[in-house]
Amino acid sequence: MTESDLRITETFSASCGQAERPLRADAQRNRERVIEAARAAFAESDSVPLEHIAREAGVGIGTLYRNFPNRESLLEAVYAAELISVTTNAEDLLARYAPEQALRAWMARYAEFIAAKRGLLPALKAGSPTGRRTNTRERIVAAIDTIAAAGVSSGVFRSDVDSDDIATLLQGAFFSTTRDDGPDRVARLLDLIVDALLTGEQ
Amino acid sequence: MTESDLRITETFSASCGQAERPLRADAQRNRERVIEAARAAFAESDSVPLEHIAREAGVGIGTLYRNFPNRESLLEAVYAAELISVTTNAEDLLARYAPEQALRAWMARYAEFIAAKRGLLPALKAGSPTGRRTNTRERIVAAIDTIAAAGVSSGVFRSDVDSDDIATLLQGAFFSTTRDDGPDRVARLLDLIVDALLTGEQ
DNA sequence: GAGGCAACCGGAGGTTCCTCCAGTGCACCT
DNA sequence: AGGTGCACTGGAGGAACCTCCGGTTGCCTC
Repeated sequence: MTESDLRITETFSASCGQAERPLRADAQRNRERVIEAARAAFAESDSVPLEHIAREAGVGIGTLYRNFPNRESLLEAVYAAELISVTTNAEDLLARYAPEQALRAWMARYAEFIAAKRGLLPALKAGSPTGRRTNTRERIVAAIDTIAAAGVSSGVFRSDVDSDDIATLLQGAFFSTTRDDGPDRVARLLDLIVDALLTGEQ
Repeated sequence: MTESDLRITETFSASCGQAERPLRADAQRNRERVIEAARAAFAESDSVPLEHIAREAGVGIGTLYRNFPNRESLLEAVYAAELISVTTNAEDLLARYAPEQALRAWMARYAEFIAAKRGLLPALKAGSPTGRRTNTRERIVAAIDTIAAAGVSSGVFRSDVDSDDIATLLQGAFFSTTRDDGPDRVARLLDLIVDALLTGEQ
């Protein structure tokens, strides 16, 4: 997790923006420095002053804020690679499990990730404006949608539920839960959400 | 809503704390001034600087913070009366409706209130330390529990769901929803939550 | 009343956030 | 190579948060 992660990030943000002109060389360099400094700093605590990160990166605070308009978008950039890997394994799970179990597994994995990185939560909220398009929200909804669709066509999931609503409910469960709430608490909430989707037939 | 509301607040916070010694006369006066100034200020916007409220109340910022350790607890104090009335009508609803409909109605009412006062949300989070015990959280859980219990014994609700979890899921739905998300969005989420509680039988 | 002791007051000051804009230097053209 | 425009820089500074503690004052006792 250093070289390769950055490359993934690069590729991704390059591939999804709509022809955004590339950053100037120095700007790109600064941006990466900030991300790297942030990665190191966030490893200690999620609440490091942004000024500290800027200083550590050898960059003015203004530069940091131009690249990452708020703390969340910086966090999102730092964990982009992990976020992508979490949101990408929906097909894998579907290949191995039945839809219901796949959804549970996916949610559990996501929950585990969020539990470790609670600071990311606000960035994943619907409609939160992040810096350069890293539309994590959309990817999450897409992942859920993949699994949900499979469940619908196999008859275990209701067909009248929007994946976006599931994502929202899911994140809500994280939001209204504290670090010291214990994973079993979250697990119960996730189970409730899945229960809401089941048709009851079969 | 002025005189009588305040009296309710008073009575309540006096009746639920465990023999907390009464405030000194001047302190009590200051506390009320702050609440009154806050009520006026919050009517304009939820994000008024607390310093402004303190000044308006003719009180030092230190005094404000001693009484209300954070913005949320001040908000909670200001809306205590409304909060109580929302959390109190569970029995009324049960008297008029079947448990399922009562729960839906209760949730809808609560949602409506929260929609108007989104700033209150953090104060209602489980385990958020408020100033002088105004245990709104517990009251909400109790209200849900009342309705849920009725539903369980009439067989429409599952018996293996904790009311506290329902409350958490409910607030999560508010948390991960934005002001401009439209009430239908929230309504769908609430329906999902209720769906999760139904036994499916009859 | 007077005296004493908490309880309570207030605001100065340290932190962090975030904006704004005069200046700098990269990239592109001739 | 030299010139020009504009993308990008950086930090000063205003706003808000919250803490901390020397000073004040209500309340109880004698």
